[in-house]
Amino acid sequence: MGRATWFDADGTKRGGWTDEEDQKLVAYINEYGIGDWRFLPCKAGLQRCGKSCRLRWLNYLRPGVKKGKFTLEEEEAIINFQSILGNRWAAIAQQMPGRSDNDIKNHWNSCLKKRLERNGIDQMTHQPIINLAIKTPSFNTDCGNSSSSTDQEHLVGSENPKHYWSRRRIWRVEQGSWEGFSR
DNA sequence: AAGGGAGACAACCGCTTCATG
DNA sequence: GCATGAAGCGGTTGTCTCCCT
Repeated sequence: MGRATWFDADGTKRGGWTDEEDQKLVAYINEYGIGDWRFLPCKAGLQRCGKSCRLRWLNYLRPGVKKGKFTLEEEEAIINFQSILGNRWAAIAQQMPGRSDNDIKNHWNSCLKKRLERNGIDQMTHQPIINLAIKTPSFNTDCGNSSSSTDQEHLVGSENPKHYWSRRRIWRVEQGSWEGFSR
């Protein structure tokens, strides 16, 4: 699995990691700690960029990272947290020790999202999918008020990047972090 | 047995946040 | 208060494996 290996113009190695590279990274971090990701690759004897090392460590090599299939309980937890937190995978990962945000995000995008859709559940709202055609004035006006204009505005607003960022700030406040507002 | 689709996983890209000068 | 660069994060893509036809 993973990607083919290649080199950037500046000699930085890209693509899949080898066992040897993994061992170098783990050995270095075990001895010196993480410190500055910029200089870590050079000090550890790796031809990688710091960003790549960080990703590899957090998602794969970090102690306690659980690999393998998600249990039913974990899948239910992901769906549950996603309905509350949205696509804030890092926040969801904090609630699920042992799973990386990348792992959770991958599982959601490749499996859970499609499963919800197959079951007729909207993956954004986690509500049964309502045929948007019923919103047209000429069709079935007595089908309840669950698709009111207010709901529509909310949905559109949720997809608006500006609203999304404000939701992120709200989440930080919920986490007890006020830094985002003090600047 | 071959091939195509779906699932799973690893990693990159680009944007935002945050710390620092 | 502003500029800059590193870190963090989410979206997306690439590749492999498995399973079904």
